[in-house]
Amino acid sequence: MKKEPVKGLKPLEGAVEGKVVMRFAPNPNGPATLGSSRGMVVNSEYVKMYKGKFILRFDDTDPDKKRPMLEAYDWYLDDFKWLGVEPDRVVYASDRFPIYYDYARKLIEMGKAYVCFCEGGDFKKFKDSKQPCPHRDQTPEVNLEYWEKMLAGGYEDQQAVLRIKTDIEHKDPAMRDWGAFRIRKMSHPRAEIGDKYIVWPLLDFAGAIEDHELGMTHIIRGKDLMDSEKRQGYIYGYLGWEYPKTLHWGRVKIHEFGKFSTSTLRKDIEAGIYSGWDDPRLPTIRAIRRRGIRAEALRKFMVEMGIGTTDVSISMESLYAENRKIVDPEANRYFFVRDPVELEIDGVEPTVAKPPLHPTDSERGAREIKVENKVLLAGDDVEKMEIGSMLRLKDLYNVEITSLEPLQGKFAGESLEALKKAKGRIIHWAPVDGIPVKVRSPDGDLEGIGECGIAKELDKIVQFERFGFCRIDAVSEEEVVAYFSHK
RNA sequence: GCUCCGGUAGUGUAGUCCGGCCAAUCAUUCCGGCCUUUCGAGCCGAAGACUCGGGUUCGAAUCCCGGCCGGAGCACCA
Repeated sequence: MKKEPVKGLKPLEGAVEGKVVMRFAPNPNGPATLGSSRGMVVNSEYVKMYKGKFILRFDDTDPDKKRPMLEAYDWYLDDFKWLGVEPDRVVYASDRFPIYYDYARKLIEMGKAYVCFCEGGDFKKFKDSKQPCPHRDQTPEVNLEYWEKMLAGGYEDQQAVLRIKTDIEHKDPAMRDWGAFRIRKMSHPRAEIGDKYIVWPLLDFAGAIEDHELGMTHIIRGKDLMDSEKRQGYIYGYLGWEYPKTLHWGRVKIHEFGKFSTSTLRKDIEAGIYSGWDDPRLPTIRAIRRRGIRAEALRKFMVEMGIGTTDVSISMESLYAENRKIVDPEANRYFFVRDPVELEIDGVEPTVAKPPLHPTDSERGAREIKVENKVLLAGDDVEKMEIGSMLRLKDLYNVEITSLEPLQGKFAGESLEALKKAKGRIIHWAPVDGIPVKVRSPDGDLEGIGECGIAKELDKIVQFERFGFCRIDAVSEEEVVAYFSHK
């Protein structure tokens, strides 16, 4: 039996329209990256497809190694808004410790969890040799006592941990009696939480409880969490719950960006190496937003990538191609010359050039650029010139180069045919009284001069002809700052 | 060490569960050509892949076994 090729995301197994509940559960220890956007887009897309509920859950239960960043909570909300996704519910795991503690107590009472005092290495030895550790057989009563003492601060950091009892002889060592809570006498960055807790749930525990509590029907997550289902399955079994349907995807690498870790990035930002989390050199959502990548392009890109457990190594080119399709028809055209060189032209009368704002949409009208007898050319173009070179200043007139230093030329008519005959290039230019433009790009910052009209395009995407698409980020009397999108 | 996944063109994907319609889809990339007062867009054309070896079968990208390669888990990180 053959199926029709499915456009977009494949149907979700067992999904019923109106009943699907899915979540995206980041640790807000840094802003969303292109990698995280996969989860943001795909989960929300499925929910939309099935008219279900979408939950944003902040898994912010580590005050230490992956300590949440206070601003990042809002950044996530903001990025979702940008993506056009309104979560039906936003949950903070750090608000829900009482729930986790209740279930912990319940499991202890059932004899399915115990307080373990082994040092890390010791437990590993027992576990690796399929031996129960000395604490495994404590009675529920004793465990409860220890647990209360843990919560009351009776033990120091690392001294005790609550484990879920699974099967100490399980053939897969990853399944054997895994840790559910640990002690860390640290405050939580959220003011509401602060010093309230010293016993923190670990991912597999908190996640297991939450996914059930929040009524999740389907979970899509990284394949690094593939074992979670089997581990958490013990809890679901003990409590008689049904596990959601799961799907996994592999790692996403991006050619253009090297390896980034949130912690080193943070240091680099603090050290001023990057201007912030939205520095155009970074693979964060905030950065690509600022660069003028459209949410729709990102969504399409992620949806087309789909869900596969294979690790993928993607190129920004595909995302750019997607974005270009959206942005090209909208973007007004302007001249921007990088590393400008002044060209003086003999034999011309002052005039006004009127290049169209858009090459295929004449209704948009034209820019007006006054020209006396001097213009600015891009340094790159000038380097290729020789004396006698024929060239055309786009939407102006032809010039023949008569001197290189200083750069001078003479008027050479307005005929395009003549230019073609002479095999001249058409190049862009800028008026000598143009506005300084700073372009911030993934490859670093560039300086140049652009038409004054650019200043009217704040927050818009424009195309600098023969240069690329940019988002106009800031405009002041003396300067325009543009963020480079792509060619 | 133990345990789990996965491997389709440069890249990403469809097809794999339920073998034949797959001499393998789509997108991007690359290469030609057309068009264009942008090296953008558009149009036309072309190139490019089933990890390897066995097995089952009339027939295998699809099922089975093994190798190779890649990834992941076994943490008081998420």
